[in-house]
Amino acid sequence: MENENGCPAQALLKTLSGKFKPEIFRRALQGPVRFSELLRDIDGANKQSVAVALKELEEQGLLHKDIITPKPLHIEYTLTPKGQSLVAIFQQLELLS
Amino acid sequence: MENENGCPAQALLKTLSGKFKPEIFRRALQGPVRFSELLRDIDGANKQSVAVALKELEEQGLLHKDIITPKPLHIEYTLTPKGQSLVAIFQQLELLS
DNA sequence: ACAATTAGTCAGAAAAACAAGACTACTCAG
DNA sequence: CTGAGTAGTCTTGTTTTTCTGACTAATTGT
Repeated sequence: MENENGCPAQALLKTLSGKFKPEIFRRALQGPVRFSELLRDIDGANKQSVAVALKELEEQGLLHKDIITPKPLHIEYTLTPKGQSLVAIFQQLELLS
Repeated sequence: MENENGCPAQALLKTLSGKFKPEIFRRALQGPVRFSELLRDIDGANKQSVAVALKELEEQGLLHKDIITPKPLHIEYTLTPKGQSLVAIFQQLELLS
């Protein structure tokens, strides 16, 4: 349970590890994402995994949870500044692959 | 078993997923790495995982396996050009974390 | 010749990640 | 007040990943 590894990138890599986090992150680039929408739109997604992925992305400071009060009350997850700073790096990764 | 997801970075993310690949990759930046050395030096490492990680990094074209013949015959894994092209990206990741 | 080192493979067990379905709780439209 | 939608949690089971220990096989040191 101790996490003492000397690789700083590993933490970041870990934040986007897992089956759905990269996909959720990518969708968040294009605007706020919502739980039920992700569940419907991502092929093979299930409640548990999406819920955990969202919670972790939030804990890692990449997404921010907004409770939208007016009209039809719902919850939106939007990219934080930290999340946005990752975008440029991912664009480079995409060029490389 | 079909892999048809619209996230190009996900493939790269996957190549460095797993418990030891990022750490092995990072060590390879500083010079050739060897199986038994990784096993000794990486905390918590086990034969199987290190062997699989090396094999996959090699298959993905990030590391190259060299059989060093003279003196004490052994095997070295060195970064390929493709592997080196990832370095710049990782340096940015490290700044971010 | 014998033991150690290097570089693995293989089978099985243990741990972690993922998935399915039932259930909760609140809101909103009719 | 009823039904549908959103946003989950909880429990259980399956699948994937990781770990352990035994084994192989070639080379090198004494």
